[in-house]
Amino acid sequence: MPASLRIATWNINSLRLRLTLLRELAAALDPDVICLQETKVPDELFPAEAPAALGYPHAAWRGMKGYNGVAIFSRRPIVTLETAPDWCGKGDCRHLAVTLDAPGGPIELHDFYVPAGGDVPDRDANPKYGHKLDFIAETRAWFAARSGLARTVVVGDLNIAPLEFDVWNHKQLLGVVSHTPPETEGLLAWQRTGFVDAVRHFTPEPERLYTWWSYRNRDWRASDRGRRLDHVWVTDDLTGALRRQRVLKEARDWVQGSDHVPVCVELAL
DNA sequence: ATGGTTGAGCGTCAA
Repeated sequence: MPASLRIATWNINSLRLRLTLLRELAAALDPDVICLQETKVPDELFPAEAPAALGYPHAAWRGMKGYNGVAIFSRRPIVTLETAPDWCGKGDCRHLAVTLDAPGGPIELHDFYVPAGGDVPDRDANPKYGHKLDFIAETRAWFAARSGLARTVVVGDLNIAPLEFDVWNHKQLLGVVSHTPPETEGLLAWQRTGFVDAVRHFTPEPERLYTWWSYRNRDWRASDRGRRLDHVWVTDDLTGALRRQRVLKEARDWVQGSDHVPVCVELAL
């Protein structure tokens, strides 16, 4: 009798500011694991008692001052993995990997916050764009070199909407950072190192699916200029265990909410 | 052509 495991991911855009919204996330999705990005809190200021108070006694975090930062809250025991490289040698707190004590055996879980890449899609004019492309090339190569990759889950704000129906206007966004061909091709090449897009597994194109709507719109729902930047991937061996996905669109209306909404995938293990 | 908004933390920078 397989047991369910729900893994949620959310770009919280400041953990300290939106700590109370995690209660709403937990109530809405009842996840076993919550992976966060853009926590924007240095480790020494992390509210260490918060995960357990929410019902997640096992937690890990990697943060810095002002920007970036990732964290994992879990109901099940986790062990932080230190085997991954410091991507692009920047030490910028964009990745946290753990071994998760899951039904049927451990799962390797990776929480990523891929660089946003700035505004100009040209690596010479804009080093942030080059950093983004280099980052996903490194992650791709690292996973490609892992022989026997299995029971592994990659989640996070990957800051790329890879498919035509992951954006509100494909043609218009081909020149906009997050949907340019070098980014989408790079992300899909990373995915092809052994992963299935667990969300599109249930909701294939041409259905449109977004997880982020800019703050810079008067009415995000009316204009609906969204992009699918947040992802859950599982290795091929877990495809048969996939049960459902949820994109918690209502979270975009939470009081003082993030510009990203949580995404959750349920597995039967 | 550019604006529009938000967060960290106090300058603007990053998104």
